Amino acid sequence: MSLNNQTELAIIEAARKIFISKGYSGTTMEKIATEANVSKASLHYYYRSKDKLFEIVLSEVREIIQEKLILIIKSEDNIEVIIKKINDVYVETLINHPYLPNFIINEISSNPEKIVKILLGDKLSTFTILRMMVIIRNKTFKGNKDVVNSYDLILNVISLNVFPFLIRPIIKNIFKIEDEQFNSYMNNRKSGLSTFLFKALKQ
Amino acid sequence: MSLNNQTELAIIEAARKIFISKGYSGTTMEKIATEANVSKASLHYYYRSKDKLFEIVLSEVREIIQEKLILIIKSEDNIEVIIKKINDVYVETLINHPYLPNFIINEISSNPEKIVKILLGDKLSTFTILRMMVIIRNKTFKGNKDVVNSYDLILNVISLNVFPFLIRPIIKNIFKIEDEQFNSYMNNRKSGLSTFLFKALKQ
DNA sequence: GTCTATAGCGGGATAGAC
DNA sequence: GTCTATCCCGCTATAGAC
Repeated sequence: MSLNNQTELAIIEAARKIFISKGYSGTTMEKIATEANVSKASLHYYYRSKDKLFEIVLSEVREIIQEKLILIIKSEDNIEVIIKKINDVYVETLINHPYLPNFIINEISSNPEKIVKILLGDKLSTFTILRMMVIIRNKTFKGNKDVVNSYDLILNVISLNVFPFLIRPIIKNIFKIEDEQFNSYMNNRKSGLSTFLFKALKQ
Repeated sequence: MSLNNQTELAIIEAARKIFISKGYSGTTMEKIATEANVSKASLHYYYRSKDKLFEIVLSEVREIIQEKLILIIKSEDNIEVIIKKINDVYVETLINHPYLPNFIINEISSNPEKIVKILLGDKLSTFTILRMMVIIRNKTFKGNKDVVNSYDLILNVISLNVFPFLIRPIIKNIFKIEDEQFNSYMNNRKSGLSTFLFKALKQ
């Protein structure tokens, strides 16, 4: 068995697509096989079990998010620019991967220990890095040290960016809009969100 | 068949408990039957199908949330007091019903049309009421009309309150804390959150 | 009304031919 | 390597005794 052959790749691509849109229990080996144009037996041949396949997909997801955030954090920008960039990256990533947040939240609640371990990784986690960075940045941002602590700040930024995508069907229903308009709304919201956050940070 | 007899109630209570903690697909009729101390056949006798049972539980959930929010909105308080009360109600409700947010988000993503219809109801929805109220309140709140519009304000308040509960396993892992400490953290966060929101609202 | 037994099906996994 | 056929379990739902 050679690594990265056509069949292997087709299976992973199909698995990614279906796991992320349907969740673990909504996904069947049959559906993945059909999507990849192979038989169910091939799935087991290459990846042994549904669980194993799922773990690979979930790890990929972690990498997508981790890479983008680390890029921002490594920059030498001040806290305001960093927040603005985080808003941009979240909205962009979530518009391109609309099912990601629901996928992660669903899996977190159905199997917390396993999912948290895969998402946060064994080494230095995305969240730990983010946290450390904001502590450092905070020191150079005048007067806000006692107003919002850095843990809360990160939690607030992520909450404000991710939650609307989680309840997208509700938002679409209330405003009677479609996906395209929802995406525009989220894009337009970015600048207001940055302003909102900056003001909250000021003494 | 008389309404509200013992068996009927036991089944609904068991169904509520298991559906909310395990989600639709994580729940089996067997588990509900065991929890209620009756046979599977009785479940079907009273409620015909798993789907029917689920719809009843979901409608109950909507009522819990709706009641609390309407109470707040009906009051004559100004926008700052209303926001403070909403923060209080959300944190209190979510501490008492820890699985509620995950349950709703899970079901939204697995069957959006159906869930949104049940959650928002056929008549005047919770969200519509909230929205209208904030529009009115905004008019009496000096100078913030162009800063944050009322839709965004509501979305922000709900995001900031609900999202941390959704990622509780991650937060617990990062801070190495247990449920009790998580609840304290969310309780302590309330006042900071109100301050955060007020400042963002000021011109 | 409540139970036991079972029908019927969908899904993960494997055996074995090619 | 890839397929078809099949095993076997778990689940919803129903039949029928009491």
